[in-house]
Amino acid sequence: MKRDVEPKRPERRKTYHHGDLRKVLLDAAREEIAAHGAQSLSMASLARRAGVAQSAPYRHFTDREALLAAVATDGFEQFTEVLLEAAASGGKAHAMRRMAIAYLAFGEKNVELYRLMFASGLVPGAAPDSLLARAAAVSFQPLLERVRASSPASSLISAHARWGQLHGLVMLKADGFISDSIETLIDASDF
Amino acid sequence: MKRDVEPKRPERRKTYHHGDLRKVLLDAAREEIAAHGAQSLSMASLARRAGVAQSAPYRHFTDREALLAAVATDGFEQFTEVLLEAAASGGKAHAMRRMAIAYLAFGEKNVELYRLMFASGLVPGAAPDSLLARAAAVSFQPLLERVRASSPASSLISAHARWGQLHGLVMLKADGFISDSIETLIDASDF
DNA sequence: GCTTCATGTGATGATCTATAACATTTTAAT
DNA sequence: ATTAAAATGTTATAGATCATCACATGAAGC
Repeated sequence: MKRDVEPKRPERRKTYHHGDLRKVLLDAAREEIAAHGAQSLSMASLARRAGVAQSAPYRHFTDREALLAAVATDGFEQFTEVLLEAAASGGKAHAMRRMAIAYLAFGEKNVELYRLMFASGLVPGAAPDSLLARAAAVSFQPLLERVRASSPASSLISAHARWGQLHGLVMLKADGFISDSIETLIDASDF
Repeated sequence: MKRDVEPKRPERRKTYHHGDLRKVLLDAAREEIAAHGAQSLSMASLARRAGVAQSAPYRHFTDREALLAAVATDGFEQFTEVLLEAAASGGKAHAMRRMAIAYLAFGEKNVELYRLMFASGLVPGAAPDSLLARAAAVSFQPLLERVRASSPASSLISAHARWGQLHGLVMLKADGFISDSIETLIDASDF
């Protein structure tokens, strides 16, 4: 509800067509989300920020939700990479711990993006074969692999439990309920 | 964004004053939130539903946010009760497990309310001595007590870790990422 | 070149939040 | 009781938002 200063509309374009509006919109959206959360993102302000008419963004995203989905999808891809890299960056013995740390770190660095990805209802509402749904599903694989490696029995449910731990810690921190450091939390959570 | 059928405005009041608008609004809000989530709640529709002018609710809640805070506060109170009762309803040996089950069950039964309480940013944004902030803080006590009873050392951080586990599971279920039963999850999470 | 498709523009309608000025009760003080 | 003040509702209104239409312009392909 707080209306921050709106950056002056960039000087009038010379060309009628913008050139790369879609990308510009996505970038602006990512910034705005990181800064103030997805809730405060409006199509109108994005349009102003890009210096186009309010209706222009709808040429690239059918919906406000579609735009958010695009950002979230991208987020899941980044997230997957981070997890994979953490798992691969050392001996197998501590792979899980490294992944856990990477998970929490990602959450901490990208609070609002993470919230959009996991707590906005976007994924459950998306079509099962949408880019978003797939990217989200893929994100879960690294964790599942790790759990499988150490306890093949009931690995799925164990992975869910692990996931729950990490997710809960990220969200509690994100929402200001706890403020312990990542290391502390990981140690107390027995990873 | 889907506009459900709006219930016909109740027949015109005989009295100028409504009688108990505040309570009616809160009840309607609770219903609407349970059914469609806090995001879709509008002051305007609440007013229509209660058969009063759009501006009337603002006599009882300064803000949309204030109304949500009231609902959330109430939620925390219910939640505290549920946890306390679970802890007290049997031997100390399994108190934690019972509490964990009660926690997840509450989350499952009150998905949207829980989301409002914990993942709406309401609490971290609230004044530290507000009703909401206090109710939220109190909610955490039962869990902390239990953890203290079993491991006095670093009990706070352990409690946070426990809390994270439960919170994560509730949210992952709420957001459709996992669908395991409560019992299964509890077992896999070693409570 | 000319046609067609993609992408921007302006205008518009339906909602919402929130506030202001005014109306009607209720309450509390004398 | 009388009356002034406090509560609580109403109407009207100012901004904003989302989303859609019809129309304009530019780019790409034939």
